[in-house]
Amino acid sequence: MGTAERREREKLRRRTDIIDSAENVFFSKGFENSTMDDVASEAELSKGTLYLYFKSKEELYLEIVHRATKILSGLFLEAVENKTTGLEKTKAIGEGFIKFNKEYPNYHDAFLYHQTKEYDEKLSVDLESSVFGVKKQSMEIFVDAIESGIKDGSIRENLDPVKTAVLLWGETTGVLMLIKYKGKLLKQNLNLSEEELISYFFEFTYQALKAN
Amino acid sequence: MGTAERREREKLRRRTDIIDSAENVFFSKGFENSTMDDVASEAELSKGTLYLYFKSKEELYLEIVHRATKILSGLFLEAVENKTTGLEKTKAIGEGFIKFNKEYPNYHDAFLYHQTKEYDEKLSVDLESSVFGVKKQSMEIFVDAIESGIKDGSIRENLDPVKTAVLLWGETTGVLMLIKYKGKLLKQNLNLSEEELISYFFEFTYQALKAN
DNA sequence: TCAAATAAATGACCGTTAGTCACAAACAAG
DNA sequence: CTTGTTTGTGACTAACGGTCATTTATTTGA
Repeated sequence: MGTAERREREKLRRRTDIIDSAENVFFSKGFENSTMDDVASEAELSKGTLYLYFKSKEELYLEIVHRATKILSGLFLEAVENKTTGLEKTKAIGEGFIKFNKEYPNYHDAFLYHQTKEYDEKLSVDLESSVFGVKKQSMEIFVDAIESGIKDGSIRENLDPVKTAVLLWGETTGVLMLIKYKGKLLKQNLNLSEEELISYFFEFTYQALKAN
Repeated sequence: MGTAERREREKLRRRTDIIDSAENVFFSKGFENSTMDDVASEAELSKGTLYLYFKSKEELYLEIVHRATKILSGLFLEAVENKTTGLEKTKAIGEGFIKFNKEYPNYHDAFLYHQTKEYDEKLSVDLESSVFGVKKQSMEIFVDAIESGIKDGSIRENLDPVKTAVLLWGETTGVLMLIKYKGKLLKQNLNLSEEELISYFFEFTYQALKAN
């Protein structure tokens, strides 16, 4: 009798449906401007039901961050494929970041948002650590790329792979945040476009990484 | 008859008092966890009065961001004093950022918070542009330092002063945010301390800037 | 087939809080 | 002292995240 299994599947399906609905609502109105009633009506459920599946609005958002993080991790994996030198891999990871920004702007926003959140013990520990796990995976891809670059001589040998990966992670996030939140001001006041700044960032960092 | 002038002074004084009270409350409980009633009671005024002086809670916070930005700008000015080469000036500005973080952590938090906010047309245009003006000043100090470094030969000549300043601004903010929000995780999982990452950042950037 | 048991869903309700507004107090001017 | 103006008040409103007693749907087993 597969009743229990079917119910389990349906429960999971409903969970996914709710996350999908939340995504639609949050992405179109923004997290702060969205209400749980909005999400409920999008999901064609009552508000109370949402709380049967998720602890809070924050946690629902964290599910979206989870998806975002998985996408980014996938882009990293894809990026390092078929690259020969470690330096090229590292650069490709940076480009993966940019691709994430361009092709999944909403997920990227969610990702940036989460980047500016302290660990919240009120949220599901499972979910938080799952998100963290995916991030760690991405970081490992990054570290491996740098490590291989040092070994194959394409990256300066006096760099520390872990520190460098963390540093580039922080720098990249910072630059993308600057563009997201202050991009208009940069354009208006300094006549500096997103693309210019990004390519300048790449060039600058490339020079700092490469051997010789 | 100096009545009008006196009233003007008193009004300004009250404004300042309210910002001071808001600062105390926000810094001790955090912006999100503070209520306007908290601020009112700290200022020994009714809530309604707060709204005579400020449009919203956000705007009150922006006043604190304004203070923060002025402090940072002052630190930048102080930093470049008595430095000979442009490269040294640039490094000193970076150290000014760190000093800001260490000696004015609350203001630094306010500053970072504002960094992740889009321009909000609901807030006072005057205040927003005033904050922006101070930021622009800081940026100019930064640009000047790099420019002078290129001229005196301490910084690579093929760098663009404006782009470099913007880039370093974004990178530094990103790294400091990473430390603020994910510092514990870095320590726990990678055994990487704040200080290590910061000094690594400095070294990495120094190498990327310096001539030769 | 049906009644009891269990699970899922509901929406009225609660507490909190940013922001408002009709009224009151304080003060200045004539 | 009266009138007009500025400043201050706090009860009130609207909005929203979250809860819970109750209802509805589904499963079970006799």
